[in-house]
Amino acid sequence: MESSSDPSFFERVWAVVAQIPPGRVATYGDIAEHLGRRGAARTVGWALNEAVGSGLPCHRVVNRNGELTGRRHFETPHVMKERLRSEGVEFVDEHRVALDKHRWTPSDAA
DNA sequence: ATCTTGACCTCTA
DNA sequence: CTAGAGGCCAAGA
Repeated sequence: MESSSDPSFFERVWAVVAQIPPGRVATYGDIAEHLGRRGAARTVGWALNEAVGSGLPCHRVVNRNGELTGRRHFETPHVMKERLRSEGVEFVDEHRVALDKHRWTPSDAA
């Protein structure tokens, strides 16, 4: 097993995303910054790309604008919106969530 | 080590 | 709003 394995950046991202509670949204920058990599926001997104199909709530991860940048990677944008709405997330635009109301950060996790 | 790619962020025009 | 450019970082070939 793993006594002191080296969790790649990807696994750290997945771990954080997996901790995002329903009705909350996290941003790439916040996750990257929490991992100690401030400019690694793109790498975070890349990790999510691999996370598709891994059971990770990638739809809860949005950019600084609260916009679902990866809507083209999930499925249909429509499904995305409904899914987030189903969790209690409000939208301020067609593809924009109310970050001010549902902003979640790794530090918010227990 | 080098080059490319990637679901970003920010600025400027 | 769109378009172009720069910066930051990590993984893969």
